[in-house]
Amino acid sequence: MAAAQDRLDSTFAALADPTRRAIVDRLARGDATVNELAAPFAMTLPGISKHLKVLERCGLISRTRNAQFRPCHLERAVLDSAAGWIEENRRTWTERFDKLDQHLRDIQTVDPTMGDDDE
Amino acid sequence: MAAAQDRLDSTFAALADPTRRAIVDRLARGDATVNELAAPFAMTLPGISKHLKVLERCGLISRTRNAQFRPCHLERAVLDSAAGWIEENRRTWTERFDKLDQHLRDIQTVDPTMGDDDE
DNA sequence: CAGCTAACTAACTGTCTGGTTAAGTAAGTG
DNA sequence: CACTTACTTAACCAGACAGTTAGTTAGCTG
Repeated sequence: MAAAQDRLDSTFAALADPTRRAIVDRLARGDATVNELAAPFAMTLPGISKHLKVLERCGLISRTRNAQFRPCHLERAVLDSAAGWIEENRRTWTERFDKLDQHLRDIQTVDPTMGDDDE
Repeated sequence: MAAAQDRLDSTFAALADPTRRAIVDRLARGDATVNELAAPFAMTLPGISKHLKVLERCGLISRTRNAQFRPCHLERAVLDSAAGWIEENRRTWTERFDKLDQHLRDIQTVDPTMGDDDE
């Protein structure tokens, strides 16, 4: 449980940086080396290296070794789990709306302690 | 362009915190006041208030005023845009696989500058 | 071998973050 | 009116983070 939480923590945190999202975006189009990934950015290589480490730590990418190159590979599963969390949330939200919309409208102006859910 | 980027930045950053995800989760089940949201957590109220401000700044929640209560409301649209980014990425990834899988296998042992990942 | 390239680690810096306590605002209630 | 409730703002602190430069490791090449 806590592990899954941590994984989500680090995944969303990883995706919170535009440089890292761009890297993920790039890798979705195919594996790439560190230098190739660094090229589009006005940033030193160690900076990119750090970003890659962040992406690697949450499992979003994996790195193999090919001579002195370290090709980076996007791992879709972790991306899926992030999307999955949002999706699940959305499902709850939709269900709630299906079931409670009318009720909420009804009590909205009546109950001063709040609106609806107290359980 | 940059604005959309910033929005994604702050949205993913907001979702990177387990407390904030729990709050979003809770709000998916219905609006709630600050005290109600704070109840499950071993945290002082100002702490929760800060989290709510983070969620509000990226547009994930909105707050109205009902007497001295500030009911929080989840805004689905921003959540959708985060899911949308991932979804788009996934689409690229899938397309790439459809189109390039064969090709990549082909050049894999030929081009030393990149070389995919050897297996 | 020397020397180049790819990439990493180490150490440092300024900034952002998550949490706290203490004090302040706004609205309902005796 | 004073008092309580609901919540916010301010000030502060420890730790994480994005980025840098400088130096290091690993592997290819002449």
